[in-house]
Amino acid sequence: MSDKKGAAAQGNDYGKTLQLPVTDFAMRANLPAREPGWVAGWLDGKVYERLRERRLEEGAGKYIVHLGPPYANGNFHMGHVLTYVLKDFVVRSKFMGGFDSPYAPGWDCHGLPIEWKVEQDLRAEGKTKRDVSKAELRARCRAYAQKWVDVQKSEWQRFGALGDWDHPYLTMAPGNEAGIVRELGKMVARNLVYKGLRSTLWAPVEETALAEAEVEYDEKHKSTAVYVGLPVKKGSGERGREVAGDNEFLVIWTTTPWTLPANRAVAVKADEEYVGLTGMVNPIEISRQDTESFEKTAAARKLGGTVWVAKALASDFIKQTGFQVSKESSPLKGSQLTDWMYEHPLYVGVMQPVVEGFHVTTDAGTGLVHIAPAHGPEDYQIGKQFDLPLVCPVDGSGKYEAWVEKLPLTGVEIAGKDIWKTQEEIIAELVASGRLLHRAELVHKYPISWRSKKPLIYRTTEQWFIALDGVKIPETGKDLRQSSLDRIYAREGVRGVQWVPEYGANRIGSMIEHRPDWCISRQRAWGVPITVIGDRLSLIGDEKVVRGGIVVDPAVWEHIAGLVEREGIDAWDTRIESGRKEELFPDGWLDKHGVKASDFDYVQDILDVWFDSGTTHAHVLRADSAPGQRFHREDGKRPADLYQEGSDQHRGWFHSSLLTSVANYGDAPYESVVTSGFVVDGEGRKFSKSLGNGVEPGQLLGKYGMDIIRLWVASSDYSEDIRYSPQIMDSMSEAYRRFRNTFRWLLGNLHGFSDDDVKLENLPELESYMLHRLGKVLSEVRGHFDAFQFHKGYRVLYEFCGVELSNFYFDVRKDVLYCDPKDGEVRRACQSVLVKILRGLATHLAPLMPFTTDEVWRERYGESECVHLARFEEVDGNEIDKEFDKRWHFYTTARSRINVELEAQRAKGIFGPNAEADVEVQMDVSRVSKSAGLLDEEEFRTVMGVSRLKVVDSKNEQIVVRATRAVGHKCPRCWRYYGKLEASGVCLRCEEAMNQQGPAR
RNA sequence: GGGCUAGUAGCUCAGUUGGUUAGAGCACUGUGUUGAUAACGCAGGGGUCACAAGUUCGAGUCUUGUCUGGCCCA
Repeated sequence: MSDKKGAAAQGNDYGKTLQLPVTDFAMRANLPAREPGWVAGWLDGKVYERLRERRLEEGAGKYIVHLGPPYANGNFHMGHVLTYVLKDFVVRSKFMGGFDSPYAPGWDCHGLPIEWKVEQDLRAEGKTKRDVSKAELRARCRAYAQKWVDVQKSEWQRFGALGDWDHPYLTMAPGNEAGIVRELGKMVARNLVYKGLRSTLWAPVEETALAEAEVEYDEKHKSTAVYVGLPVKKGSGERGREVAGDNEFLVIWTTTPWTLPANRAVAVKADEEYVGLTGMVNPIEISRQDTESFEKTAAARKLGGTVWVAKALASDFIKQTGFQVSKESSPLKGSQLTDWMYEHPLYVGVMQPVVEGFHVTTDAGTGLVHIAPAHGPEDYQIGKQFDLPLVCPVDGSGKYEAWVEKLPLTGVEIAGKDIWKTQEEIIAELVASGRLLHRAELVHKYPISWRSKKPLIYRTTEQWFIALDGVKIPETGKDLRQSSLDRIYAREGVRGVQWVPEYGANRIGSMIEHRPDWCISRQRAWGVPITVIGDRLSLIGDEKVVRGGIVVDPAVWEHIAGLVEREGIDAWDTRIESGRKEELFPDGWLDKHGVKASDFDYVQDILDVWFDSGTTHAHVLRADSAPGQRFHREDGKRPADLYQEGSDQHRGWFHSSLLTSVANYGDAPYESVVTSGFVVDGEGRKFSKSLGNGVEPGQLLGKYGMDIIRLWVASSDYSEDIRYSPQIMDSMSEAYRRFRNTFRWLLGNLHGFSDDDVKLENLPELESYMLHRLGKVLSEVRGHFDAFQFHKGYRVLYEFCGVELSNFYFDVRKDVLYCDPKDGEVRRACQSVLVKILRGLATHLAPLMPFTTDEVWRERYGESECVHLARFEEVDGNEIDKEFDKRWHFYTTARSRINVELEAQRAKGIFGPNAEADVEVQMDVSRVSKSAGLLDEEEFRTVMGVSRLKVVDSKNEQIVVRATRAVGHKCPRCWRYYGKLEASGVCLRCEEAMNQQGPAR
C-alpha cells in the first residue's frame, strides 16, 4: 500500500514529461445556456443555405422529406419534439450522405380552432362575430395564426432543426390559397365533386358542422331517456288499413326526445323476435318520476294495453318501466312487423311505416328504433333506403324551424325555440297523450364540441363531397378508392408506397376501404372558399362548361384562382356580398354564354382544413404536371421521398394527402411514409392533465438541453410509443456524457497532431484492427440511418464508444499516447486512427447531436468550420484477413478472461493496477495458432496492460491464467515493471522519450 | 364495441427459419486508479421473456384466449 502511494508521489515529477491530453473542450457541456447561441450562429452563418449551394454545385440527387404542417395555434408539445427531431435526423443524415435534402417548414393556418379563439377574443371585447365583417374576422384570424407561426418557428429552430427558415410555406399565404382553389377546380373538372346530403355532427353553439377530429366525448353526459308507446295499425301486406284495436303500441326508446318531431319511421331487426305484452304501466313508477304529470296521465286513462318490444329486451323493459304484465303474446319476427303502420309520436293522424333497420340491435332500448332521418347517419341512410321524407326541423343554431307545428294536445309552440329547452315540453305532450311509459335520467357517453364542450346534435344538411367511388381518375382508369388502395398495397403492378413500420399499409388501407365519400364543406369563415358556381337555371348546356349543375370550366376556375392569388380568400366573399359577382368570371365569359352573374348560385361554404394540408404536395412539392401551379417551390420534387408524421395521421394527413394526390395526379404524393408512436410516460400511459404526468419541451430544454433530448429520441424505437420519464432522461444524460468524454479524450490526445499528419499505411495490428472496426461500425450506422432505424444506429455508436473505445482501445493505447516519444511511430499511427475515429464519430453523430458535434468540430478545426457542411467520414473497407480477425477476437476474449483472474488477485491485495501484475497464460498454443496464427506476446501484453505476459503451452481446453505481483523495478515515469532500469532511473523507452523531444525522421 | 399495434432485467434495446444455460449498454453493488479525475478501468448481483391454455421431441419465437397499455374509429 505504501508502495502505491510512493509511486503516485514519484509520478508528480515525471508527469510533466508525459504527453497528456490537452483540450479546451470542457467536460461539462452546459447545453441549456449555450445552445441558443449556436442556433443563432447557424442562422447567421447561413449553414442551411451554404449546404444547399454546395450540394447543388455537386449536382447531388434530391431527397425530399415533407411533414404535415403544424397547426399555428399554441406552443409546441412533446409530440412536436418527437416528429421534428426525427425529421431532422433524416434531413441531416441525407445531407451528410451527399444528398441535396431541402426542407421547407410550413404551417397550417386556416380552420375552426383559430376562428373559435378569435371569436372568444371578440367576446372578451363584448362583441360577437356578427358585429364584425367576415373580412375583419379573417384578418383577425390571419394575425392570430401569424403570431403563433412566429412563436413556433423559434421553438422549432431551438430544436436544432435544419431548414429553409426564410421561406416557410403558410397555407394562408394567398399563393397557397390560390393553389388550393386550383386543386379543387381540378377535381371539379374531373367530376369528383358533388353536392349531397349528409347527417353531420353539428355544433349549435359554433353553428357549424364539425370534422370528426373536432368531436370529443363527454363520458358522463346526462340525457333524459324516454320509453314512448306509439299506437299501431296492423296490416297484412297493404299499408294504410284501419287501426286494429285502440290499445296496441310499438315501444320506442330514445335519449333524445327533442328529435321526436322529426320521427319518420320505426325500425326493427328482421330476424329478431318481438312480443306483445299486455298489462299496465306501473302508476307508482310514473308518479315517482313525474308527479305532476301523473294526474294528467291517469286522466288520459291509457295506462293499460299491449305493448310490443323485442323479446330479448322484454325483461329489461319491464324492469325499467315497472310495466305489470298480465299476458305475453306469441312472438313475431321483425320482418312480420314491417307492414304495420303507427301514429307519429306527436302528430295526430300522421301514419308512418315500420321498416327494417340494418343497425338495429338488442343491446339497449326495445329493439324498435325511432328513426329521424334528419338526426343521425344511420337514420339518414334508412331514410334514403325507404324514401322517407327528409326535412330537418332544426336550424343551425339548434332551434326548431319556423314551420314546425305546435304540439297538438298541450298547444305549446316550439318553432323558434331551443331544442334542449323544449325537451320538457315535448315530454309533457307525451304525458298528455298518454304515450310516455317511462322517463329516466341516463348518464352515458355523448359527443360534445372540442371547443365549447357543449353537446352536439346530428343535422342532415347539404354538403359538398369528393366521390370515392364510381368516378374514374384519368391516369389510373379506376375510381379514387380503388386507385388509392392500389397504391397503398402496391397492387395491380402499381408502384406502391413503402410504409415504415409496415403495418401502416393495413392501417390506412382499411380506412380508405371503408370510409364514406369525403365531405369537404364547412360552414365557417376562416378557410379557403369552395368557389363553386351553381347553374341554378340550367342555362348552359355545354358539358365542358357546366356539368352536374355546377361550373366546371377551367377558365373560370383559373380566373378565380388568380383573384385569390392577388387578394387572398376575401376575393370570393367580397365580390358576392358587394354585388360584383360578374368579376368572378373571366372577361366576356358571361356574354359569350349569354347569361348574367345573377343567374348563378355562389357557394359560401369553406373547405375542410384537411384539404389545405392535404394538398401541400401540389404547392410545396413541385407539381410539374400542373402548369397552373404558381406556388410550387423550385427546390421541391413530387412525389416526395418521405412523408413523416405521428401514427394518428393515417387517418389525417397521410389520408387527405393521398386522396387529393391520387384524385388530381393519379399517384401517391410520397414514396415512403414513416410514422412514429406517441410520447407516453414512464408507465406507458398517455400524458394527460388529469394524470398530471405531462411535460413541456421548455422544461426539458432548460434542464437538459436539446442534444440530450435528441439523444432520447434517437435511443427510442419510435415505431411504438416512446416513453418519457425523469429516469430515462437521466440515463440519456449519462449517455451524453459518455459521448462527450469520448470526444474530449480524442481531442485532447490529438493536440498538436494535424490531419495532414495522418498516415494509414504500415499500421500496427491494433491500429489496423481498430480502423477495420471503425469502418464496419460506421457503415452499419449508415445502414440503420437509411432504414430510418435511428435507435439502432445510436446503439451501435454508443456501444462502440463504450465497449471498443473506452474500455479497450483507449485503455490499451493510453500508455503509448502518454509515455512514448511525441513523434514515436506507434504514437503517430495511433493518432492517425484517432483522427479517423473523431471524424467518423462526429459526422455520424451530427444528425443526432448537431450541437455537440459542431462544438467538437470547431474545437478541432477552428470556429469558421462547421461539421454540418461535411459529409459522413469515409473510412475505406480496410479488409483484414480471417486469421487477423480471429487473432484479435482471441485477444479481446482472452482479455476478459484474464481480467477475471486479475480481479481475483486484486481483491486479495496482491496488486493494484494492472501494471503491477505479471501474467502467465497457459493454453494450447498449436490449437489457437491454427485458426488465429501466431500470437505476438508483446502485443498480447499490451492488450492486457500488464507488465509482463508469458504464454505457456499446455493441452488445456480452456486457457488458464496465473497472475502474480510484478517483479523487478518500477519505472517511475510509465509505472511499468522492468528487470532493470536505465542509469537515469527510468526505463529505456521513457529515457528515449525524455531525451528526444521528437526524433528527427 | 370494432380496426391496427405492443408487453424480454429498475431503464433503453438485441434476440436469425422454433433448437444448448435468454444477451448488450445504462443504472445498482463491490473494487482499482487519481496521468480522461464532477472522468476512467475491472468484476459481480439482477429476468417464471405480461398471464393461461394449445401445437411440437423442443416455444421468448407459432396458435387461441385473458390482462394491461397506445393510436384510430364507433
